[in-house]
Amino acid sequence: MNNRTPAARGERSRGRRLAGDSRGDILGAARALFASRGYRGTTTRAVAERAGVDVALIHHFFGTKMRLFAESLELARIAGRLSEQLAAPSGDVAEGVARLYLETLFTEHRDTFAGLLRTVLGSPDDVPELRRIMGEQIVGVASRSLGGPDAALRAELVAAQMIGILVLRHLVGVEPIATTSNEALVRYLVPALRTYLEHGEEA
Amino acid sequence: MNNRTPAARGERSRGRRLAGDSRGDILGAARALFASRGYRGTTTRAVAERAGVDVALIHHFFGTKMRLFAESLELARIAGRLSEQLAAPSGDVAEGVARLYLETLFTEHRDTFAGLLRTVLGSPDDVPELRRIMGEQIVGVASRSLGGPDAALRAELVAAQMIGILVLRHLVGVEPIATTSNEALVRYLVPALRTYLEHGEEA
DNA sequence: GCGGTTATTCATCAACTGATGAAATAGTGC
DNA sequence: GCACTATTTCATCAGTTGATGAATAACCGC
Repeated sequence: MNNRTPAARGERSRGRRLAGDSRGDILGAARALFASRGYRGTTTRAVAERAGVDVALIHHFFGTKMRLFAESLELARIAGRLSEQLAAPSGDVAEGVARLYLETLFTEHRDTFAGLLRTVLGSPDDVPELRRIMGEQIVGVASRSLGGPDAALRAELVAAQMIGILVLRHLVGVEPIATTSNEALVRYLVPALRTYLEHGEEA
Repeated sequence: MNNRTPAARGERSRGRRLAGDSRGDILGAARALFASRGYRGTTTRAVAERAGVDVALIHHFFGTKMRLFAESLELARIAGRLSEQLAAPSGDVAEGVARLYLETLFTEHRDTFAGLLRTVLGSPDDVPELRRIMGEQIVGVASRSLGGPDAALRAELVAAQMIGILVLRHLVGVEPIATTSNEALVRYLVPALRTYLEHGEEA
């Protein structure tokens, strides 16, 4: 009764398994956990368990926890999406920026941003270069579509407004902003963002 | 040559020391480390070393790391200061709120807020009640001085703007906002905050 | 159907972490 | 100057964490 292979007997055993995307499963589990617990709060064992895989497999594919984190961010994909959105000429700049953050960055790529923020804020010493990434990727988004005096500062005020919303709405979960629709938020945001974005055109 | 006391010989030894405020030193070290590394990123050993004290002394005074964290926040002192500031009738509400955050919360109590934010974002499971504290203390500050429709939401948009500034300016350290003066920030902030604060009085 | 490559698990390590109990020392009341 | 108490260090523990090396199993070219 022991002549069949371990896999055929349904046991959990060593060796190659059939047709599973373990590497992808690990990346997905890592993304979710880094997003909800940050870098330090996420253990490789938790990632492995969520992915239904042994811990050692993580190191087999990614080497270190840090490289797993870096790969789970997919910043390249995000950067591409952003420049794409910014290239298209929009009617109202303030509304365009607000929707860019709310409807793209904070939904489709929410895990990436949450993980990045939680990690940068939670363990600054481990990842010194993440500050630079954050400055360029997140803040740079608004900066590029802006002119006039103090352009960088005004862009950062816009980014600060949106990052604060990300924190309160998605990371901390404070009511009522956590359950307010994007439409309602845009309505309130546009006049405020406009004071930053149009400041340079007065004089 | 061994007849004097260990302390008299300048050695590091057990037993009570003269006239030092070890408890206060521990609290100060904890506040600084929690602010710069968050709850999880701060080890009791690091606190002890910074305070020039053995690890066991921390547990002698505070029991657990969590209670040390809670005590290091001094939220009571902050809450008192806030209601005090809010009670005084100010001319321009928007400017008053901006200055309240920039000149009081983000300077005098920066370590407390940084530690709170870093901890809430970095290790959400460890401190479930901190979300509530944050909602009440930080966001509530602006909320109380507000009326009209969507008062809570508008207050949170103000808080979001200021929290985003705290993150970019003090926690991540992005330029140029990190080295911009409070005066310059207030100049840009007032018109934007006004759109939130005065929204309720139109209709 | 054989040999090499890749995927997967198991067993284990060394470092670190929060925490505890006991011992030693100095100040305090009397 | 003696008992008492508060402060301080030392030695140590048990649990967790990231990481490694060897063993095993399935797939691929041929």
